[in-house]
Amino acid sequence: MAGRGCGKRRYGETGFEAWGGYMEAKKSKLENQFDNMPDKNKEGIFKNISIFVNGLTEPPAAELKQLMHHNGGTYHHYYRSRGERATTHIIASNLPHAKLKQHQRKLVVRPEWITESLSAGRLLDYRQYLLLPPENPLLSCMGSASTSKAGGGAHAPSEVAEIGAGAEPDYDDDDEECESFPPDSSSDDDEVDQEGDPEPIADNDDECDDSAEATETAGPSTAAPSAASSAPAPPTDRSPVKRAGQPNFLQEFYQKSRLHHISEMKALFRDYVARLQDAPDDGYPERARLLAWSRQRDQSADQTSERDGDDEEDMEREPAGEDSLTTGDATVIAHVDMDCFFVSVGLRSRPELRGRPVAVTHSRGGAEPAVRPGEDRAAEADAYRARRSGKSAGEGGGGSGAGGKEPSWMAGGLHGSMAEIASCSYEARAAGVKNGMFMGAALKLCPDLQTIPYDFAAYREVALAMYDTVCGLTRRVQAVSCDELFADCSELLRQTDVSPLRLAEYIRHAVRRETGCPASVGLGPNILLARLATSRAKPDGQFHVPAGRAAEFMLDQRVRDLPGVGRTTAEQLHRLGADSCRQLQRLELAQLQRHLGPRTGRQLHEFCRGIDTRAVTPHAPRRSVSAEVNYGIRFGGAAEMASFVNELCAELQSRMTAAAFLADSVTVKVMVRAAGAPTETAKFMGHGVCDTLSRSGRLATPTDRLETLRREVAALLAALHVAPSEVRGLGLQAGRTLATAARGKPPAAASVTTAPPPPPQQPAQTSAVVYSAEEAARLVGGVDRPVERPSLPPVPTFCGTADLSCIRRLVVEWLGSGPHPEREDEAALAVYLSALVDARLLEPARGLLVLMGRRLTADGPPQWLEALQRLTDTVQRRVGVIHGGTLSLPPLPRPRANVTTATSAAAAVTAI
DNA sequence: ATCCTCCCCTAC
DNA sequence: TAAGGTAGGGGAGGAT
Ligand SMILES: Nc1ccn([C@H]2C[C@H](O)[C@@H](COP(=O)(O)OP(=O)(O)OP(=O)(O)O)O2)c(=O)n1
Ligand SMILES: [Mg+2]
Ligand SMILES: [Mg+2]
Repeated sequence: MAGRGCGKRRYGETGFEAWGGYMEAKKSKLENQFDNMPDKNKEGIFKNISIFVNGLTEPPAAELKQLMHHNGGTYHHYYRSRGERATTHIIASNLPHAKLKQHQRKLVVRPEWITESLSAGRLLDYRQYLLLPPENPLLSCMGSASTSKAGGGAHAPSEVAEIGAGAEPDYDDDDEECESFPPDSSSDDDEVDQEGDPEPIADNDDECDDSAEATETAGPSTAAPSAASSAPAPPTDRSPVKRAGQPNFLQEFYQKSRLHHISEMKALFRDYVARLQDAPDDGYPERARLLAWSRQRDQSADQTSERDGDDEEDMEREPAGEDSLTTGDATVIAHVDMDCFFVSVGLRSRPELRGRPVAVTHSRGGAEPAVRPGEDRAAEADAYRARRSGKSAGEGGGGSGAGGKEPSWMAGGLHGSMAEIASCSYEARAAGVKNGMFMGAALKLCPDLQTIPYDFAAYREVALAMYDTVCGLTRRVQAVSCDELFADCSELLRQTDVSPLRLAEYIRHAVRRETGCPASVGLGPNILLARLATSRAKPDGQFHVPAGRAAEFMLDQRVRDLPGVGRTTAEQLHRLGADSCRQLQRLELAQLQRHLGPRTGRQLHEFCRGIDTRAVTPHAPRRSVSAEVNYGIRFGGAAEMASFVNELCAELQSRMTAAAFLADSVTVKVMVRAAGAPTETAKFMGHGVCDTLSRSGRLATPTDRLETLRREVAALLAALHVAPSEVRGLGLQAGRTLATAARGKPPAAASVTTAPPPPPQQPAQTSAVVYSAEEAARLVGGVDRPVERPSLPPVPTFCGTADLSCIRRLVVEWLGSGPHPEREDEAALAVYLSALVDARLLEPARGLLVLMGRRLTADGPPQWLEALQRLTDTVQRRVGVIHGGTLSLPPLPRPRANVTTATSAAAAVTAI
């Protein structure tokens, strides 16, 4: 029952003004209020100008609206492509490429046009404020073939048929993502784990001590760019702080960036393991030690009593006593992961800190950092939260709210040091500290927290020792990170007659012996279970989940702990009522796929049952090489930015050469300060809350030539049209399309795997029926796609626009507009859908129904599902009458009564 | 159906 | 102060 859509005929072009409930209320509230308002300025400078605001702008949409109305202009909440009252200009600060294509480029203007016109007291030439270049000649000057497909593409650059402003000004969303703060603490938002009783043996013979504390600004560099044409770099360095563009910025940054180091090491160990595959046989030297050690354990066990320290702390042991049985021909995967890796390495030379809460971080304790002018931590936190909540808006049918938890690093607001903690000891974790957390937040939780500096060289040596140790037992190893790997031990166990658990203990023993650092080991019949077992094993332990116990083991796992399920996915699943795997198992495959996509849905369906068919993969060919910096980026002008990009190109090129990598595509990524975000970031020289934009182009020939890269990158960057002063991050990525070795269904392409997909427990359910409906749907679409339409009926419009992406947005917002749909809205939508059917636009109609189905949850208010059911029925009836047959749709969640079943397989087409 | 681009998410 | 990188899976939506 929102506002009556009574008398307004003002947008009468459409004939669908019945759209009265939610949308109408919005219109009248937001727009019409000004009709009766002090806008006597019918003769203001914006006379005959009407704007639509797309995305976040500065000043914000609400303010622009005021400015327009008080100066004779009109503000449209939706883009109107035609009619007497068509929108004359689109106002935007950033437009994602995907949406750009749909706009008439000549109409997209920066908000400064409005503000500066007002300042000038007259209407300035909007062409001086175009967001996009008048033409797109930039692309054609690229020496590559990129333009052909990428840029303007197949369609005329002049006027693309449609226009679609993708959004409505209210909840931002429309503009691109950002995400700004740290990726999230590693452990994430779960809670504290157990505390550690860790620290076992103390026998450590530090090899690579780290007295080195005062790491000074190392000399030249580590992987210095290959000289070549070093950019002239006109150092405009005015600012005393170091930032991008300063002489040694890039090298210094990378030298101190932990994330850079762990990424680099990951690549290093991938390569290491890959090379090992072809190395001559070394006889697995570690195996002899394993056998000797195991024998010794047997003896000492005999003397004591039990066979092995099995049930001590391990639930890994199956009560059914099939312990050693598992050795048969079963697959056993081991997952090895160092305990609080960076901390453990640091503690080797700081025994006095053992048993205390310790963190590795750049922060040196000390006084609270002074507040910098322009910095506003609270505002930045708000901007971040606003951004994030905008993203999930419209989901869940207005019902199940419950915004997710905030990342742990925000704990207690943004106070104190913004230095991140790379790793913290288990004593610190007991207080709630997590990896990735800001020091300021951590100190609030744990005032006694001790800090130690990084020692990247030592991490590398320890990691290498760990890899060597495991690879001395088997080469069937997959590198996960510098402190973590998977090893397929099936063959090893078969050949050595050692129990899985004994092997795990030995691995831990050997790693400790070689490194002085504790590792934990998880064992399972597949990668998934091995990984989950490790979290049960930590710290400093081992845990085995045999195939026979997998089902029960999974039940109480949290979905958030499944690999691939992060904060966002966990929130989506929460909305579907699944926090545990037990609950997740109750969701139907089709429902998961509807909400999360076909592949993600399928994987979750399998993972929550303990099913994982991935094989340990020692070597997979690299598909991309990239270099990016999102810290310390503050450009004084275009020249500075260009110069830095050249530097980054050289860095990228150097990495490509080192990896013998030839690229056939290049992507430029830019982080731009989000409208509304403080200019000065909470974290010193950080990127703050940003929008991220990217643009990619193809290269004519696979190459690693610096000049080619530079030219392409410069063109792509120009095409992004970012103001240099607003840029907060820059990244370059080189990509290569691998020889298509039967892609499509099986996710993996050609890579060296270790074993055939281990069929875990549970009969591998065959899923033939899943896609049938969808496939059929496409058939319908094809049948109906008559490109040749003699005299087609007018393209239906809805809410004043014919632009489908705009309409999709409106519909999504509508779904989140309240506990139940307004009848007027539903009726208007029904009219529109019917018009689509009449116009033979079945795909768009079906698309809208699918979209709605995807956003609604079964547990939400049933009214929405019922409305969707009615809309679906309406469309189906009409399709049947007019075209014959039925649209094929994925099954809806049924609130109660089961009516939808008919849609399954058979009902598909029946087309005429 | 399949490809492509531009993201989004995840993990360390 | 602070050093917020990097690679890969995958989805949405459009083009073909
Ligand atoms: N947000 C993060 C997460 C991890 N790391 C680095 C430091 C860690 O020591 C190392 C390994 O990451 P893990 O996830 O394995 O975490 P830890 O080894 O520190 O602890 P755990 O015992 O949980 O494995 O990667 C980091 O710099 N920043
Ligand atoms: Mg670890
Ligand atoms: Mg790890």
